[in-house]
Amino acid sequence: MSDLRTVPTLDDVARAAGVSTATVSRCLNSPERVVEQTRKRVMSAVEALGYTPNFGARVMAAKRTFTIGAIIPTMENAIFARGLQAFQEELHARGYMLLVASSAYQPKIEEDQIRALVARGADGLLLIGHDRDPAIYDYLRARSIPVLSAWVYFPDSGQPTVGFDNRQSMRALAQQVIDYGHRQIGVISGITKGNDRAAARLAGLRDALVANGLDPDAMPVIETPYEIENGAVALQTLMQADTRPTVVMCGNDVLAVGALRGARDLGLSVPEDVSITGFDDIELARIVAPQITTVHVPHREMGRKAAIALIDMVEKRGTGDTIELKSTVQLRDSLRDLTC
Amino acid sequence: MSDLRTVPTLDDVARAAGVSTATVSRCLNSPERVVEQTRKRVMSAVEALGYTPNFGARVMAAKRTFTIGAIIPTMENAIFARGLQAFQEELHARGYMLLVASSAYQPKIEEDQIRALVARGADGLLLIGHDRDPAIYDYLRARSIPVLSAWVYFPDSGQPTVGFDNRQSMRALAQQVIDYGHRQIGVISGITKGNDRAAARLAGLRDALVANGLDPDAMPVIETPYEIENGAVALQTLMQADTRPTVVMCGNDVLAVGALRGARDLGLSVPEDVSITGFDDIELARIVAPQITTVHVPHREMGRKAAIALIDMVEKRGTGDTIELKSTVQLRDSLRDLTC
DNA sequence: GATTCGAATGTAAGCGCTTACACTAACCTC
DNA sequence: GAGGTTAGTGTAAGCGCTTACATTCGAATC
Repeated sequence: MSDLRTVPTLDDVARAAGVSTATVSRCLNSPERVVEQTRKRVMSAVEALGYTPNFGARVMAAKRTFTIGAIIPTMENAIFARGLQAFQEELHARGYMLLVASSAYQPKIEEDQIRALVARGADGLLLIGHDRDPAIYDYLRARSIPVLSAWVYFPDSGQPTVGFDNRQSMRALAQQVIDYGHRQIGVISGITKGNDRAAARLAGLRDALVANGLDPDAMPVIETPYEIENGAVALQTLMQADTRPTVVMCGNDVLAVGALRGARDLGLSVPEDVSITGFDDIELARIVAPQITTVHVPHREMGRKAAIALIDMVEKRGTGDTIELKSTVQLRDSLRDLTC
Repeated sequence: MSDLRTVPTLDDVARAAGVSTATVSRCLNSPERVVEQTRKRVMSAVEALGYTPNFGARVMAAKRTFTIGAIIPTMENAIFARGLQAFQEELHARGYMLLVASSAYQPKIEEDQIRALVARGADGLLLIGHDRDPAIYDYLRARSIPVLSAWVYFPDSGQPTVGFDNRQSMRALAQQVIDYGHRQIGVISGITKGNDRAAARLAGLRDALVANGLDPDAMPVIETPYEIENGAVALQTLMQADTRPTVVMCGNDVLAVGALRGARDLGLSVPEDVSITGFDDIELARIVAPQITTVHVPHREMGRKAAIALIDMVEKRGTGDTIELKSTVQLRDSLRDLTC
């Protein structure tokens, strides 16, 4: 067992079972087309030799791999973890395998990863967000690789998306904040360049201000990568301004948790001295004290639906419709109601 | 650009450039063997046609993919995130690509993933932990796929490992706990079946008790999957016993954070009413209040060294030595010194 | 100027698999 | 029982690439 010198091929199995390679292939891929007796013989040869199909060859000949690729911006924090896990579970249940790569929020790397995944035979791709170089969409179309953009809802994009409306969601949260009497709003946003979700959230925030007769240009905004530490630093910067914000709204929960720590380091208490809000409702938001007011996103549902939709596209059952999921404002202790 | 009907092949490029396929192939793989003038001609044909090599074919013919596969038990929490990120960064810097799959802590799924990754042409594999069916190691050996086991240090295993000694590390932490005067120790462990790290940590805990003349069998142990919620539930169970533990030691930080919340829900304050310890020192451990006493693990260093070692193995430079990293006890507020 | 040599390129044989098509029996149908 | 089906299997043509080996040709050598 432990000194196999060489890997068995279809040919070896065929020879061992006394049939043609075609029959072996059929046994593996469409067993119902082979009579039971033959199949048994073949299968025991497969077993005996410890045969496993060579994937490269298979891909080349059949052009199907039952592999789905996903490229997420980061693995470092949990933003995508839950959704991706659900995505993977659903894929697994349907006989597909998931391959993940991460792009570190860099479009160039993402492109590399897309090509790499396609080259490795991915039948379909899950990408996060929607904005990217049109050339990459052409590339995928030329190869008939279905792509689904998740974490965004963007019905008119021409690309299927599954997710929620980042802009509306943030607007709703901001409306709540304003209804609570906050007028001095500070913002810690993710980097908006090359990140349509971050940009949409920021835009939603501005929408809310405008709708309430506030001046969006007067609002201090710090853009910084999604890392806890950055949130802490940014909060301290915001609190050093002449007119201190009464609330700091963050582009996601990671930044919000950082902001919370930043406040604590400054000796400020939340929400008494300053309120903080997040976005995503990842586990972190409920672990810290005070728990963070945020926008709840149905991560698992999104992952599951993405898997179903993408497989439909791959198997040519679906045309790749856009699916909208509903997010909800999740009120918790980190946001103070100033009207009380 | 957007209506390419078909994907260009090597042949197309060769025809366009007026050279043979061999020359095109050489341009791509060992440019120094082609004279400059020809190379330029070929390259502009490549550019013009938007050619990208077909991976399946390449794998089949060359048997090299510059792809490394990694299988981690879970993506849901951050235990492996940081290390994996560093692993990926190092791979990327050296021209390799990372493909990740997750096994949900199930050996059967892990085996599937291993086969899938190998089939997809992975040049090498990073696995977490060391214990698994010997047949799978045979399978990999037969295909000459180097494997590196990470997150463990296990010099006599015959397999290269890069990581730290889970048993010793936990023993050191437990020693500290005992030195602080704790005698009633409750334990929330990960599931030890099929998880050598969890088992080793628990064993290390027992070692410390024995070394200090305490009875390890008297120690209440709850095994539960690594999820925050489970930590909370387990803590409540432990605190309902007749003799309440003065400290609850957890198999990792995720459980510890859960335990912390469980304590809070019970109206207990940490560390006054009960101390809590974790393991791994993920970001979470410093975010919660009180911050958690834990075992610090050099995640990024581990990821980076794993990448270097694995590439060495793939490129036949290294024999796959075992690399030990040092963990350190990280004292924080969640552990109370009873001797003061 | 004939010979040698080596660098640049071409030729063609696989790599391991799938599948269209061809073939062979066995079984119906009238 | 001739002709027509049909189910089961075999034959062989690729899939797109790499690379050992063959060929060519200009420069160097004597």
